[in-house]
Amino acid sequence: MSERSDDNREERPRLSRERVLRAAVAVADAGGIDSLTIRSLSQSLGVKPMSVYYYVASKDEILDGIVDLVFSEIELPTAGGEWRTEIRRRADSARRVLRAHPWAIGLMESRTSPGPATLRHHDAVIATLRTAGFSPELTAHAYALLDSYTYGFALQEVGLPFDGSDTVADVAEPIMERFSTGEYPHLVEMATDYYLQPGYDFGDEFAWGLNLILDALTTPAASATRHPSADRDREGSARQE
Amino acid sequence: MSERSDDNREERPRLSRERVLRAAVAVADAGGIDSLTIRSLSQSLGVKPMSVYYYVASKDEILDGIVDLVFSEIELPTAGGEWRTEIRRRADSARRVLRAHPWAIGLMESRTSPGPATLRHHDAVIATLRTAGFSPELTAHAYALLDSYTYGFALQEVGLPFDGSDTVADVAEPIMERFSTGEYPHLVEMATDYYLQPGYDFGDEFAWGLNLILDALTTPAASATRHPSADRDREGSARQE
DNA sequence: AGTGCTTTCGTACTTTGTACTGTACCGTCC
DNA sequence: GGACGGTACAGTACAAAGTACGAAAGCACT
Repeated sequence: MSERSDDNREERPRLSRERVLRAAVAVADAGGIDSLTIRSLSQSLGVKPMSVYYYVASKDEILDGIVDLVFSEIELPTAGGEWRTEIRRRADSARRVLRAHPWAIGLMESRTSPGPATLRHHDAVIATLRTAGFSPELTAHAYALLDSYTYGFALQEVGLPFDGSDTVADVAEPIMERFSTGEYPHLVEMATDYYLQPGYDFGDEFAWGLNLILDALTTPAASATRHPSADRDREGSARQE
Repeated sequence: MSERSDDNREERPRLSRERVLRAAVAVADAGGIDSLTIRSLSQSLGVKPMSVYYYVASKDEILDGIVDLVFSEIELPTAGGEWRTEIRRRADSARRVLRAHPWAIGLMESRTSPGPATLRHHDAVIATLRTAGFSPELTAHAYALLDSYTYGFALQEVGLPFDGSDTVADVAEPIMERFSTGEYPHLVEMATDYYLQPGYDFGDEFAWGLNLILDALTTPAASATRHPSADRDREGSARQE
């Protein structure tokens, strides 16, 4: 896009809303969401601060925009495919994406107006479940459950002090030492006996829980519009695998 | 500089770290986390801005502190009781607390150093599960699952545009109209046929999903250290029982 | 009275978001 | 062809934010 036409002077638009938002994501990825200021953003774009305001109305709009941009990175499930596979694929993708952009989760809380990618995403998941034969009611239940789990897991993951480079041990060890076995005995026991064992990866828990949820959703008890109140332990009937 | 001040000024400590943090929670509850500034906080305490810095080192420390304060509001499960009841109680409590302090979820992402209340909380939950006979492995699985679900649900709940005062319909209706049935057919269908029906309360989904998880955890398949059936599996994971 | 500790306040510096204004270039219409 | 408006940036400026620095005011000892 260099030798377009015209003369020596180049006045092609350097910016665009798209480019502004992508740059904002890059800045946030690199230095955290706090490092994303209008000035740092504009500098990464090679323009002066106020120039970005030609493409976005406010910083809040940038924040809304990058949340939606992150959502657009999540793989959509394909309606019609084997629903467990599709749902698992999108859940895995969501987790991966949210790990790549940890700041996005914190933003989700404050941004209440969903963007187009977010809506498209919801639509695709609903379509997958409905096409697989879920009733509207069960779809609502399942969607709330799956999304809660996925986002919640991501939330916990980014809340962990380490960032994937090392195992839990490297960071947890010094913390654990401080209250050796006095104050939080069970926590310390679990940590030393399990979390801090070599090879443990918290991320692996994701698949375990997701499988449990998917299996439970295929159970007759789930389809049978369970009621939250009265059923405690009348179970054992719910197995088929 | 100025001549003098009041003579009968009593100089007993008006503040304390505790009071500062509680006031910070109150300010955040009232006007959102953005409204919590050193100046607004100090004003609500009746002192000048810099005075609060005698009790906290920085605003970040305040944020860490109020997150832990919120955690301390969550009911602890009692180890030894019927574990489903205890876990349900603490999950319900967590959801209630996080709804009362919606800003806390957004903070959890950025605050990586857990406070004493947070640790005590973890300890109590682990104790409950272990006492109920869960193996360390299953405890880890179950805890990750339950926490992910609980926080994730809360995250979704506070992300909703309405704040509990009204039904979903009031806020979703105008949004839905904009793309009547064109772009997001399944989403619109679900919304009109289900979410927007009178009497629907998203919060009710919480109990449904929680029951499904609790039931699934009592299933033999869960206890039997399930493996991601059709997934890439890690080698060397501890297996016992 | 002097010394030191605790608690609060005043001042000032820096970084932030952004309102207002300016400017260079383009195309369009009379 | 000249006035006009639109486009895409830049410059200046200000208010609000966090907070470093240190003074001041009271108390508790000597």
